[in-house]
Amino acid sequence: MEDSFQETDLFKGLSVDQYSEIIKSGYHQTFKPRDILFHQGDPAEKLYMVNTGRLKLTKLNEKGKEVIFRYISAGELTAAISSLKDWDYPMTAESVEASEVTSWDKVAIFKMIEIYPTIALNLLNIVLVRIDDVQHRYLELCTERVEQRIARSLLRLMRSAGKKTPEGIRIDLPLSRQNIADFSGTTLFTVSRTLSAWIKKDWIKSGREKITITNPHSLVLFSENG
Amino acid sequence: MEDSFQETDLFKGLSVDQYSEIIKSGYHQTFKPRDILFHQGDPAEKLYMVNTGRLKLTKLNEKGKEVIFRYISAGELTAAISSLKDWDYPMTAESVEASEVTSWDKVAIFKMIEIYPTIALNLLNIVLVRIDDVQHRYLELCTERVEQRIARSLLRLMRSAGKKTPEGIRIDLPLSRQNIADFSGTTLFTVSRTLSAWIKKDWIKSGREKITITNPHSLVLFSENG
DNA sequence: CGCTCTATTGATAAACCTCAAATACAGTGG
DNA sequence: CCACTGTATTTGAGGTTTATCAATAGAGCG
Repeated sequence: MEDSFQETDLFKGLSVDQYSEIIKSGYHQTFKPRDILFHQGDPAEKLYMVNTGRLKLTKLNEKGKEVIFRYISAGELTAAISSLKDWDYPMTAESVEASEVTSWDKVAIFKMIEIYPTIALNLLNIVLVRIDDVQHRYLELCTERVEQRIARSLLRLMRSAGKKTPEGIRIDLPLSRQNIADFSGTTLFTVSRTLSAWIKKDWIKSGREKITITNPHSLVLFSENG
Repeated sequence: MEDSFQETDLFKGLSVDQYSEIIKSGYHQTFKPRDILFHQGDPAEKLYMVNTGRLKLTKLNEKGKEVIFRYISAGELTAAISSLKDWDYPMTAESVEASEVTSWDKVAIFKMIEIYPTIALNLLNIVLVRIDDVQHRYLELCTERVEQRIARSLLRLMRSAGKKTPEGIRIDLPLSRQNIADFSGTTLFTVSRTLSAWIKKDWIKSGREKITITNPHSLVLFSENG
């Protein structure tokens, strides 16, 4: 489990021993693809950290339309916000592949912070980075056209879940056209058309729920200039 | 200055004396309408709190299109994020009316927190509420049509800057069609057309840069159901 | 092989933006 | 008080973008 240590921000500044101790104190669970960790609207109980695998964080509007906020992987947190404040979960967290997760309840977190105050600062940092990210996305959604946003989405996913392959960088999670649409604020039809065009241009390759970016450079250029 | 005490979250839990002490230790400035407190991209130096007046917080994209994130008024903070982290300001803050502002630099804030640790928690709370707000807005932008978003914008502004008048609730800041557009993710023309329709329906009244909501109930219904 | 879920593609329509032109308004200085 | 100037606003026409709907094809699984 120590191999995810480097990727973890929450416990930055702690020794490996202290880290192991904390991890051991958490509650461990495994999830299969499509398992739900928690539902938007449920009373928040715990803060989760991903050890292996990936989670999809989504929000539904009143009419049931889904928006994907983030995909998170090893070392990343979710429900940090709500678990500390006794709020309801503002989102749904769903496992998209076999995942191992460690969680702590509010009491445990406050105890941790008391012993290692640096954790509170790390937590603040994490939240600050996240707010900056959402604000960026909000700006993009306001000012950019669909195709540009799709490009940005693919690049974002590439950075957070990209695996090098001989053909290019593969996005290493099951990703349907619908998922990309929900992540970009558009429809699956528009995504399908757009990706078809990019396949013709040899920017990407794609099979069912799989995307490989074969020409990241072109995609970056396009994402920045339309 | 004590009259803004009730509205302030950052210093919640402190006595009036402690609060006065802290306010006194800050750096005080006044701004005229259209004055810029700080620019997006400048290195962040201070955390600002509004005493009187209002600020407009905006972000520009690369092509110069402006998006308004929030209008803030007495007791509210800005640059909390960046000032603590030595980041650049991620937004521009502009005074929209005569405003009095208190600010503290990073050193002062950390000193404050050391003396009154509750401030750190309050700060975390403020950031958490804000992230929740941005995420809500993001969801709305993804899933709702323009007119609905305009309705939500007016209601949001009504809640944060509404003044009761015999005619209805007036939004108490200079607010052009362009401003509403930048706040709703649309264009001034669409805003103008939409407001014209609502004026005909007697939901609102409007003069140059002034809006009064005469029928909040209809507007709320519309904002929720389209 | 049949079933289910995903993806493609075309036709159509709706939503919204862009541009142009005219009008209304507030403030300023004579 | 009035004309002048610079914005803000309105409205229409026309075009672009994107969503919607329908039909078909493809992929994976038991």
